[in-house]
Amino acid sequence: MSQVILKHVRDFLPDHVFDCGQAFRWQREEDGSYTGIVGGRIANIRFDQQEENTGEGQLVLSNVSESEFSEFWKHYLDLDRDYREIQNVLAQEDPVMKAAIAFGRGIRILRQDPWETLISFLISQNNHIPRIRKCIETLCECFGKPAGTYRGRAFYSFPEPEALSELTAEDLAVCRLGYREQYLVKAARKVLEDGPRRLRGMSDPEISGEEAFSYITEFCGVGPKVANCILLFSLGKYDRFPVDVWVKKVMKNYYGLETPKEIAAFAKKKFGRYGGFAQQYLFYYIRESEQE
DNA sequence: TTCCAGGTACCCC
DNA sequence: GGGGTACATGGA
Repeated sequence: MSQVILKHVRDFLPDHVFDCGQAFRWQREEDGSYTGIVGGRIANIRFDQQEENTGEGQLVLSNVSESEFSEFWKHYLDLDRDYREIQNVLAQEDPVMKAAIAFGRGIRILRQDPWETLISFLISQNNHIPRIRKCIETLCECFGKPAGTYRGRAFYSFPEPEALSELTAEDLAVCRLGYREQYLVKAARKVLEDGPRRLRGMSDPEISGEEAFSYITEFCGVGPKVANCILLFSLGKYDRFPVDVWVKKVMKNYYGLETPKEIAAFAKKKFGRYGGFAQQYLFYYIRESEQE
């Protein structure tokens, strides 16, 4: 079994990275590692903390070759980014962020595939996280391709636009998507009509967050919240600040902000280009602290 | 049973 | 442009 070991890794805790609501296909193993499939590649990821003070440790990627790591996983896991720097800037003169970061310091924003993120967050609306995961797994089992087995389990790739574009309501009924099922088929058709490169191209740094936002919200079923998640989690627009029920709650409880307008203005002013990271720390903070 | 979830489309004014 | 409401589903 191929394996890649990275020493002296900081700010990477699998529980924080894979269970902070940004990705839905990583499964926690009994040993605390996570197994997932991304772009048809199956990997298991573990972190062994070695230094108490700095939180430094080694990251172990199993079922991953050196070339797969350097060509794919390194980028996906955002390993080149200095999260300590981001934390320092955000925590400055903000006791709330300071607490949130202390709580979720191992968070990283994964660089996910735009198509998969679009579909996943279409499913996420007005839905519970465990159900979102279930819907997505069924979708992959039924319409993705077999990608092999790991630890005795079969894995399936995320279905391509072509596979979803021709499905009927009857085909999709097994996924229990409810009223969201039409959004998936429409999205698949739009991606094919526009050319798949159009969506992917939104990750170009030359394209502003506003421009990408206006394109992504053309998809039926994509409003401001879902659009900002797609921008943040798959298109590299790190200043976006998605506001959902949890973020609303944290902004009201800790900052006294009520309306979406107030929240957006505050996030822009206070968190700026690191808005997306701030949002992830706050989301994880409020959600974990309320899940008794 | 009723409430709720990483909200949005649609309608009304 | 703001303010309601329906929407499928299943877990708590």
